[in-house]
Formats: sequence, C-alpha cells, structure tokens
Amino acid sequence: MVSARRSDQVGGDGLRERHRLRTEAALEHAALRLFAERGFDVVTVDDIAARADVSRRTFFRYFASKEDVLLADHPRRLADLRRALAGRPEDEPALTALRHAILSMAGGYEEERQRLLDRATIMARTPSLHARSLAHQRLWEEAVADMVAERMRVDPTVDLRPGVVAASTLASLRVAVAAWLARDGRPHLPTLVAEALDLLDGGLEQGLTRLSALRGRRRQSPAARSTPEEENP
Amino acid sequence: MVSARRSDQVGGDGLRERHRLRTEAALEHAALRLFAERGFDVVTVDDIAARADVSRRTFFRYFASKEDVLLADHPRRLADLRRALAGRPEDEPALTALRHAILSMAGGYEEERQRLLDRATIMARTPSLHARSLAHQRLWEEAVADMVAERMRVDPTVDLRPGVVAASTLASLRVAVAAWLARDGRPHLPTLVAEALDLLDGGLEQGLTRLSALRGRRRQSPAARSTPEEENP
DNA sequence: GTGCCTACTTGCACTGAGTGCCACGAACGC
DNA sequence: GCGTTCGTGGCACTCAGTGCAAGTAGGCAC
Repeated sequence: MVSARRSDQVGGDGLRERHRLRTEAALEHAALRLFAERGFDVVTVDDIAARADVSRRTFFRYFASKEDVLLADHPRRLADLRRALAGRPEDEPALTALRHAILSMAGGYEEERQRLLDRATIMARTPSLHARSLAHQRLWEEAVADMVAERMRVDPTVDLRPGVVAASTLASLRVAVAAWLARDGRPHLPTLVAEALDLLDGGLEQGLTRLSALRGRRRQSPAARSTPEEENP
Repeated sequence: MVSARRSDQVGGDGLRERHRLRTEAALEHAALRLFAERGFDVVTVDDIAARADVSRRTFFRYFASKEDVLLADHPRRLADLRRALAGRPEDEPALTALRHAILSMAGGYEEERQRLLDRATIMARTPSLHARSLAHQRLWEEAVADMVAERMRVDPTVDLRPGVVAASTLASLRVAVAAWLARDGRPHLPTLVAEALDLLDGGLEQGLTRLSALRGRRRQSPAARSTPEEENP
C-alpha cells in the first residue's frame, strides 16, 4: 500500500513521525515567511527548502506544488464542514442545517485570524493562488450539493436546486469572509456571514428592495416585484 | 504605445492582420484537436505549435499560457455581459437589470453549443483548467458587483449586498450552465438559467420548502411555479 | 520601382516547477 | 544484534514560460 497518511494520523508516536511533522511545519513556516517578505512568485522552491534546511526534492514529498503550501489546509476545512453538516439532526431542513454548519465553521475562522490575514495578503498579490483556492472551493460545492440533495431526497444530477443552494451559499460565505479580511478581521465574522445568508435565504429581491438587513444606506425605490420574463435571444 | 490590440480589431484589413487572425485560429484549432484527442496535460506547447506550423515561441506571442488557448474568450464574454448590463435602462432595479443581462448572455451560449461542449469535455478531465476558469469568473464577480453597487448607489466596499448578489448570481449561472452541458446542451439554456435565478431571487428558503420551481427539461415560464414536488432518486 | 520603418517570426539560452530513479542512512520491529 | 522500512538527497530529465537578438516580409512612403 502506498500509505494514505499525511495529516490524518494523530498520534505523535515514533521518532520518525514526530520528525515528519516538524519538517512539514518548518517548510510551511519558511514558505509563509518568504512569501510575505518577497512575494509568492519571486520565491523559488529552492529558497523555501533551503530556509527549512531540507532538499528541494524533499519539499515536493510534503507538498504537491508551491501553491499547495498555502492551501494544504483546505481538505481539513472541508472535512470540518462535512462533519458539522453531518452532525445536524437528520430531519432538520437542508437550509437550516447548512446555515448552522457554516456558521459553526465561520466561528472557527476567528481563531485563525492572523494566519488567514497573512495568507490573504499574499493571495491578494498573486492571481494564480486565487485560482487554485477557488478550484478547491468547487470541491466544497460538490460535497455540499450532495449533502443537501441527500437531505432533500432528490437526485442532484436531475434537480438544480442542491447545486444552486450549494454554489450560492458558498459564494456568499466567500464574500463575507473576503469582507471580513478586508476589514482586518475586526468585525464579528459569524455576524457578517449570517447577514449574507439572510440575504440569500430570504431572497435577493426582498433583500435589496426592502429596508436592508445589511448595513447599506438604502437608496432604492421599492420597485415592483414583477420580474419581466420571456426574452428569447 | 504597445498596441493593445488582439481580437478587438475587427476589420481584416491588410495582409498582415489577416495572416495574424489565421495563425491565431490555426493555433486554437490545433490545440483543441490535440487536447480532445490526447488530453490536456499530455499535449505540449511544441505539439500545438508544430501542428499549427509555427514555432513554439510564436505560440506564446498569441497566448499567454497553454491554458489560455481554451480560456481566451473570457474577456470577450465579460465585455458582452458588461455591455448588456450597461444597456439596461438606468432606473431599472439592479436585480432586474442583472437578470436580463445574464439571460441575454445565456442566449448567446446556445449558438456556441458545440464549442462549449468540447471545451467542457476537456475541462472535466483537467482540474487545473477549472481553476483558471474560476479565476476568470472572479473577475466577473468584481465587475458585476461594481455595476450592481452603482445601480444601488451604495459603496461595494462597505455594503455586502452587491458582492453577495454578484457572487451568488454568477454561481447560479455557473450551475445552470454546468447542468446544461451535462445534458449535452439539449435543454433550453435561458430557461434553466431563469429557473436558477428565480430560486435565488425569490429566496432559497421559499424555493426549497414550497412547491419546487426547478427540474430542467420543461420549457416553461419561470414565473409560473407549479410543478409537483419532491421526488426520490 | 527603391528604400525605410514597422511588425511578426524564429532560434537560442535560461530559469524554475515538477517527477522518476537510485543509493544512502537512520528509525523500526523482532 | 538483524533485516526491513521509510525518509532523504542528489541527479537527470521534461516542459512551461521569458528575454534577447537576428532575420524577414508587409506597409508606406517617395
């Protein structure tokens, strides 16, 4: 067997395993420092390896790519979300369960505020990193869509709703987190996320025309809810 | 000036310009063929260049990267969306304007059905392409958020709503297009998209608990929500 | 036509990411 | 102790992407 073991083993049993974890942490730390200091694409893998005092080759034994150093925690986060969602009562409506799971996850973000801020700073200067990060989020979408479909007892390949729910919900989460990071992580994240989800769940239409739930100065006339249809280009 | 001219010049005036367009088309065609035949990451830039009968170096004069051959039309599509949105009456509510703009763009997709299907097939086998594609969509989000904010007369850096509207709307569009492609582009795309947007605008909560609006295949005015409900896989 | 300018092409050399392979040495299980 | 397993390092290789300098051909004078 090829050993499907990376961070999923807990115990620090054995000198070897402990050394492995130390090396991984050293590489990650070195990479973050260097990226922050000089910028992602100026830093080479050799630089990182040298700083962590291992060989270039070893770096690629720990991380699949240079980008991966920054995104290695995605699988763990997704697992958290899965667990949170699976932990909700079986008969709870899909949307309620999803909201709770996401809010609980958002709560966890606050504990990693600084780390996330550092990463956001690096990413803001490096488009290709955003690309990878978004690719990971697509995996989240699939996972969430499947779980939502299961709760709704529908087939996600036939019914659009689970997909739309997953995609729009995670998109809103992303916007809220981005806003949080842009404000230096000062606002209460779960509150921001809850506001975004409220807007979504209650209907964008309502959210925009009514007196806003969100902190915007409303400037919009309460337009009719008639949504002109047809249109066949 | 450095010549900000690539595909934005229309006229085939001049032998040079015509030759340029021919080369670009040849490269794109060669790349698509090879990707479809052998798979994206097995094909090298040398292969593509050879097939199009130009040098490797020339390839990179036309496309910034190997991935770019497949995604080169993103800027054009974004421009289409911008134009469609800007073309809506100034006093139209933001959401209505956005819906019309998106539906009109979705209409255009049907004309490129085959091309989009080919591309989707290639992308389905290549995660890194998805990544880039999603990165482009983030640019769309920013553009849409700004335009929505302008219509709402709010500051998008302060008010979450434009960002949430843009992100969730485009995410839903993406889901609808994905579903359309997964069904071989057979359903009427604007209908699918309209259904996804209905779900969003009317509120996810309503959309899920009430009688469902969605389930592809039916050509039906999204305004008329009257389809059974729930179903088991 | 001749000649010049401009733009497109090409080959070359170079950096850096990522991978396969093999040999070495240290931890592990007994 | 012993052989085995596993992490590591070094080497060589492929390929994406870029800078540079020289060649070539269209465009536009005159």
